[in-house]
Amino acid sequence: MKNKEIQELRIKDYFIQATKDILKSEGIKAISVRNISDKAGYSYATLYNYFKDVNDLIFLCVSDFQAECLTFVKKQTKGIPNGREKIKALALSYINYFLEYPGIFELFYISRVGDFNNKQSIISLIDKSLDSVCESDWNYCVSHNQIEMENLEFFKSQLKLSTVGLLLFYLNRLTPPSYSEFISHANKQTDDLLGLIFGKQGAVEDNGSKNPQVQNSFISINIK
Amino acid sequence: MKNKEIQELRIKDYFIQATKDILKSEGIKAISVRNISDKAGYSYATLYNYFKDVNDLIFLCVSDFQAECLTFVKKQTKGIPNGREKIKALALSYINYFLEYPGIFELFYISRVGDFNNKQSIISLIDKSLDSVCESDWNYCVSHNQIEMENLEFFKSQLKLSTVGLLLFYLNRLTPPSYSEFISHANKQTDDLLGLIFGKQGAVEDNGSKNPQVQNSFISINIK
DNA sequence: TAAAAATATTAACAATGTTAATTATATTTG
DNA sequence: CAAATATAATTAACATTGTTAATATTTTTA
Repeated sequence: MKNKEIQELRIKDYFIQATKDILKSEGIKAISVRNISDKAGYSYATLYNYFKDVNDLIFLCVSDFQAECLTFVKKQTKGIPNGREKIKALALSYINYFLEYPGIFELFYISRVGDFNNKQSIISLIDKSLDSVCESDWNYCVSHNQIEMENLEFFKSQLKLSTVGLLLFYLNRLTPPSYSEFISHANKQTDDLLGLIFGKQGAVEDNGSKNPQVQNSFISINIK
Repeated sequence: MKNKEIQELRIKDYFIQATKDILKSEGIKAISVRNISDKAGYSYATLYNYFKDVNDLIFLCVSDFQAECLTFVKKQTKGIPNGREKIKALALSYINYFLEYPGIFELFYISRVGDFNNKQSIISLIDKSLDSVCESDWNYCVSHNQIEMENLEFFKSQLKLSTVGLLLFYLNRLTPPSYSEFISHANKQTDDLLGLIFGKQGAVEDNGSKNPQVQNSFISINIK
């Protein structure tokens, strides 16, 4: 009975891959049972032999995307020294990831996908998404006495709300109305927040070229 | 030709009222052309004689709700002295409004409703929604030298991102997973943020009863 | 190879937004 | 007031959606 399981997992994966492809390229609006099944090479009803419904399937993509996001961000911020600058770079790079794949932002934060009854682990993954990206650097800052341990949870939460909020307003409401305005706003907002958090100690001047790597990374990405 | 216009406006309003009713009671998921038209007392196709499409109609509700929200918040925070405490109360009451009407939060911040081509004024209204609620108190704080003018835009933006972010995670992802946890988190997060913004000057102790009016207002509202 | 089990597909349903064709109503004109 | 016209409202129809039930096909087992 081992072959059965392997084959079943393989077929499930065809559907998952198809779903991921559509989410990354066209977003949730393009997701449909027939569309997914077409790409997977099966008839539409076959999907129901492997998944409870389409929401089930969609949620299975989250952990893959989170892993991909982590890789993306680590690569883009490689070489930046630990601490405040690194955290800023990580947050901005995190934003970059979702600018490149707005459909994944929808999946993580926007889409109301069925009921969340037995999806608690996925919900939790999403909630900790940015934290897990920044974790080691927050710890670095605490152990180097740059921030106080007792404030850590508040700081993490605030950075999360700010980062996701920025994306929400831009991707969902086109505020600010242009890409360049958004980039500049996200930069300033994140920098100012970290300035507040780190109490100006170790602050860098606001001359717009303080973080060339991340600045560049922003420029190198174009969204439609 | 004046009667024509009056009558047309009246009928349009039947549809708008029906749409508002559904949004407030059942949320966007319950919105449909046939549902709206039923409630308005017309056949489904009649809607298209008065509105380009259903998105057009939905967007027309935004300004009404914003006005209602403002009234709600002002009433709930009446008597709280100007300044930091008032701003906290306003933000928490703003949260209260959307806890009571999750469908309106969806409309304001979540729903991707058609293209935003000629909807710029509504987008802008949404963007300034919380600012307009807090405007006079921010000004009060600046004129009383509690915060610096040059930081004002950053502070406003941060409070907006934090407040909307809190609602997004709770209403959309059930994080934190219970109402009471959310209330306590929203309270602490908002208070801590304002602590950071106001640089601890005029801070109140974190004993959980510092703001009885707003605390009460939270308790008095129950969401399903 | 034939019967049984597992898997995949087509047919069908109800609900959706939207348009075209048709009917009912109101308004203008003789 | 009656006939012609313009306006408004409704029904019919279509394409698309998620999902289930009824079939058809393939694979496994005896």
